Amino acid sequence: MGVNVDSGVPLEGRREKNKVATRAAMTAAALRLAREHGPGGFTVDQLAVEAGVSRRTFFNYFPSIEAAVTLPVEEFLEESFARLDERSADEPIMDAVLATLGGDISQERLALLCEIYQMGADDAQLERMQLQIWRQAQQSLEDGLRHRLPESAGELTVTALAGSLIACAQAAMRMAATQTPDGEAPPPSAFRQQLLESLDLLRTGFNINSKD
Amino acid sequence: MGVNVDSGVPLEGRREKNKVATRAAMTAAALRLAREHGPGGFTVDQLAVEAGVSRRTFFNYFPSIEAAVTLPVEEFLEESFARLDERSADEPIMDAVLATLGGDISQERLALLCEIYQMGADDAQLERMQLQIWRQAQQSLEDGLRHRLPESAGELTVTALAGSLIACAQAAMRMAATQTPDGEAPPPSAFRQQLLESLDLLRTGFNINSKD
DNA sequence: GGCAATTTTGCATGGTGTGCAAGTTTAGTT
DNA sequence: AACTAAACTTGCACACCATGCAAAATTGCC
Repeated sequence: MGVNVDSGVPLEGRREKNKVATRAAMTAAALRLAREHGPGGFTVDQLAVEAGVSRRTFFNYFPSIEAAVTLPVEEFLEESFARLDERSADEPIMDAVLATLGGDISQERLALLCEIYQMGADDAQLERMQLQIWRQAQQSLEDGLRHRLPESAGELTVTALAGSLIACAQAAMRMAATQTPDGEAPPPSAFRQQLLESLDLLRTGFNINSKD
Repeated sequence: MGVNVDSGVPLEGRREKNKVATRAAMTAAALRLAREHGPGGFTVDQLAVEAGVSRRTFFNYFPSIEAAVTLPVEEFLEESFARLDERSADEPIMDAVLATLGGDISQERLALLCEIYQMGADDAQLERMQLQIWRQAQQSLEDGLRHRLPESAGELTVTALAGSLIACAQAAMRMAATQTPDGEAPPPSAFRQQLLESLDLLRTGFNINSKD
């Protein structure tokens, strides 16, 4: 009856695959149009034509153009933090974050994430969308942290730490993105390096004590 | 000819005051409706009627309902970080942030900020709007940090530190908000205390070394 | 091949956000 | 007080967004 777009459960094999493909096609079309006309420089009708579906079908999959454009970001963060749950709770948090967010990522994929990140500068809606996605990631991280921190850690600690970790990840992503004016792809190792650096800063309280 | 809504410069006295009052009336109306029908539970037309202006005039002041609702948040953060610029660059950053964000704030105003923060849970657009406002605050903080950090500090340090500081402030705000289920107003001293705590956590690298 | 569930699509509808031009108010001038 | 120029408000038009609904097309399965 309804369009079971977000079942989350990959139980069904055939139809599920089609939907994933359709969704990917829409995102691809959205990115193509965003590159050509700028984010916010095209309408849903154009996007629907480009993706080869009806306008109505697009809205069955996404509530807005921005949601289509940012799908890769959402997927990346969700995958990353899903991997974090699979890790030992004994492992230091920062190591775990470094391993999951900074883990295997193709140069192609990183370049895409940077490109989308950069587009946020040209379109407020797109920027807000991405902020919300990172916020969801923080939420997921907070849930994970509650199992990893000692009992003595209160809700404030969980929230502040999760927020700071996300801030470091965003900082690393931003660095990677700004080092990518256009076309040029930053090596994943560079992103990983920035992430490591920012986490080290966080670990040491940003060297507040060392007066230079 | 054009409607000079956001001149930023308070040079003019008479007209400027009227505009501020009009804007405040719209925000008040928006908050009233949000309280009664929930955020996202009313239209711009209703808001315009409630504020006693035409629909078109509303859009002269705000680009969306969410922007009207979140005006107090925007003002609070802008005021706070403006005060930060007036402080000595020698002062430790965290002290400065604590003094400006945690500085004089009436219980009434804090309660309002908490209320708006809470509304974000019921409305995605409103949540995104607030995230963007905090993002602007981070931007402003980054600009301030460049003058305060030693030369050796790179862009990554600036971004990661600013993001972490903002994350701590958000954590404190969230704690204050969740301790305010409804109606009950949290004392500003509690918010200040949470802010102090979270900044201490940040300063010490979240006690990563103490295994408890 | 046929059937049931799922998905796509068109249509209608109510809401958003902005350009434009005409009207109204306001501050300052004589 | 009357005048004027600038600033503000308003109505209207218009393109676009987002969703409910029901018919039509597709798909998976026996």
